[in-house]
Amino acid sequence: MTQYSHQSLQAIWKAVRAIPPGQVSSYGNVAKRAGLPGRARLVGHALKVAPTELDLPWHRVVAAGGRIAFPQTSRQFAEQRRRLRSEGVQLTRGRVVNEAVTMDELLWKRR
DNA sequence: TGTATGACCCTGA
DNA sequence: CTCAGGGCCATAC
Repeated sequence: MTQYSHQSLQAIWKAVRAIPPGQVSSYGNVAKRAGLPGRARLVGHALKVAPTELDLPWHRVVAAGGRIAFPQTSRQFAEQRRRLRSEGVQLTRGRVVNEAVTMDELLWKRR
């Protein structure tokens, strides 16, 4: 573990913490806001290894186009969907409904 | 020291 | 909608 990668994880966790309740952001977007453009995969990794004590709002991070990144059959899929709905985020077929989300420019850029 | 695998993304066909 | 292909790179084996 290098000092550098450690700093990257910190930056990512900070960016995730900055997502307001009721809003979602994508892996790629979080990477950008953490100053790590193009490193969406690292965001997934960062969430996976995040200490539980941080209590991050990981459920607000979704894949491109608003899709939940977990398999629909997984426990985590159900948990993420439950958490998002409890914050008022509408979902259909494992996908966030755009109107329910406060605009997040890059995530919804594709008309 | 290589290869494989991911809580990913994007473009093009 | 699906599929392929290229980018990304920390970890696991």
